[in-house]
Amino acid sequence: MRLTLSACPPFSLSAVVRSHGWADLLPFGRDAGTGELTRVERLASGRVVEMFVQEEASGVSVEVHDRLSGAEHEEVAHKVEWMLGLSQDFSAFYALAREESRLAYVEEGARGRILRSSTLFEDVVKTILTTNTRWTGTIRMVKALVSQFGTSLPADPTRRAFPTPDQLAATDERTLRSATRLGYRAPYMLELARSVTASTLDLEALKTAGIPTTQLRKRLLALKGVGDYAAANLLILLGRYDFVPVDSWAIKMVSHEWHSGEPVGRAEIEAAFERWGEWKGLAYWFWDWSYEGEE
DNA sequence: GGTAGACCTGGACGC
DNA sequence: GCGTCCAGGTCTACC
Repeated sequence: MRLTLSACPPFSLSAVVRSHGWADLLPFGRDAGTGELTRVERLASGRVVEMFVQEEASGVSVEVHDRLSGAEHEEVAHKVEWMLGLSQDFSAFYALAREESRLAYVEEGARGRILRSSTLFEDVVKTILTTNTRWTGTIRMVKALVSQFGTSLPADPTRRAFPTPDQLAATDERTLRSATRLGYRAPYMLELARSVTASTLDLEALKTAGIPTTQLRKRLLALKGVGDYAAANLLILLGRYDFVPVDSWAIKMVSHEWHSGEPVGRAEIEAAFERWGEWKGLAYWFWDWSYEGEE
């Protein structure tokens, strides 16, 4: 099955893939040579398929090496549209960015879209797994979760989809800790998965919730393991850019960019991007930092 | 509302 | 090979 999807211009698949590290986390994959993005996905029907996404003239093509039903076809299209943010329009952000040399490149490079997972559940799990650990630790923990609990791709059982809330909710903390080395994050994962499974939490509804960003942020902060940084990060994935995800990297960058290396706090980070208003988070995300750190 | 300490893990480092 | 230290956000208890 092959389908083509159009994107709101300007669009660049490689820009979405390079927007952050999500493409390095299973069940995403990529071909360095062709720039193709792949993903093992479990559909609502329970079938597990692999998607091959390639850039086309006005958007992307999606190929699945299976025959799909009409509903499955529609589901694949809907999920790819969400993951790549194909309908997102950044013209207002670009108009502001043209006046700032550190962001002058964003429009020409079609930057702005940030790769998302197909479900907010997966993005919340992955975001929690970025906290209080190094990136290599995040990769390891996500890999362990997928390989231990995800459903196999029939054509290649070594490859698996991201586990569903049901699949994670069915395990216990002891197993989760020993099988995935999530450490203290294990109970957070379990509580999240069990809340979704029990329908006491409708995470996916937050994708389209027409509520103010501050309320959306409160909902995210109510999740165990989601603090200020994780909530701001998730808001950006949801297309809300009113908050800056302040982590140790942001502190280091702002310190060297505007404070001569002197220690700064959350207030200084927020102040540094205050003028970008509703685009604050995106301005931070794509800021062309002159300081690259000691590494 | 602000702050200190605990939470876990893997990697770096010294011996 | 072993022990120690460190980085990385969030939570909880306490003030």
